[in-house]
Amino acid sequence: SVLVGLAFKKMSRRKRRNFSKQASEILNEYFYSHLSNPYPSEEAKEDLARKCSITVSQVSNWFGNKRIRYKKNIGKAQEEANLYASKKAMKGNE
Amino acid sequence: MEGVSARFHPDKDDGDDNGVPVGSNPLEWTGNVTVRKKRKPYSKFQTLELEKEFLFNAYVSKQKRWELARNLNLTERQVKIWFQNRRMKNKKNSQRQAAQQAANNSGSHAQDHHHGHHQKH
DNA sequence: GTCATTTATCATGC
DNA sequence: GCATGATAAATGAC
Repeated sequence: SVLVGLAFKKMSRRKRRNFSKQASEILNEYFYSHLSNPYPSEEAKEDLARKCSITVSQVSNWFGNKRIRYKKNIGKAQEEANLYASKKAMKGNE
Repeated sequence: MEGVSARFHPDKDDGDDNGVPVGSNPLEWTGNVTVRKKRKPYSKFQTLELEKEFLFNAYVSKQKRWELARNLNLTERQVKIWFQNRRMKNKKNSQRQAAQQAANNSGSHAQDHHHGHHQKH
């Protein structure tokens, strides 16, 4: 019944700012600790977004880019990143 | 030829579980390449004509779809998908605006930003 | 139909 | 000069 988004269209300027260092850290930790299934649920996305101070869309973008770019590198420095986060991912064990 | 069948479901295993018990598959999600057409950006003309039609109505009829496809050298499938993606884009933009306005109202307010971006067609 | 996603391309940061 | 975030085509699930 009501329409709103239909009178503007001049916003397409694609500006981009890098995420904070710790935000990338949080995202990478989640990614590598869920390497077997790096598909966070909507709830998990909201949680990550909150912790990283970004939007859920940005979280989705990050995981989308991360997945495709990880695939293209299997067998590279990615293994090293794997080790790095695998340890940190270890929940309070031992 | 898009009849190539393939499927994948990222398994909605949410929460925080991930142990993936028993001899699970390491990187199962990496191996699932559906043969798809290479993404090809549309020309300025094609995009403009599509957007023009989108202003009239976000949903295009079969007839219109056929006409657009013919005039723009696109398949009906491409036209259909273009409108779908465009609706999603519109929705996303609407949500973004709402979110920003909400942030301005209940947020710490003050200061109005000037974008001052001039545009020339 | 919507909608998460894959993939390539784009625009920017540094 | 690539790394990185956002967007544009294209697919598939539902």
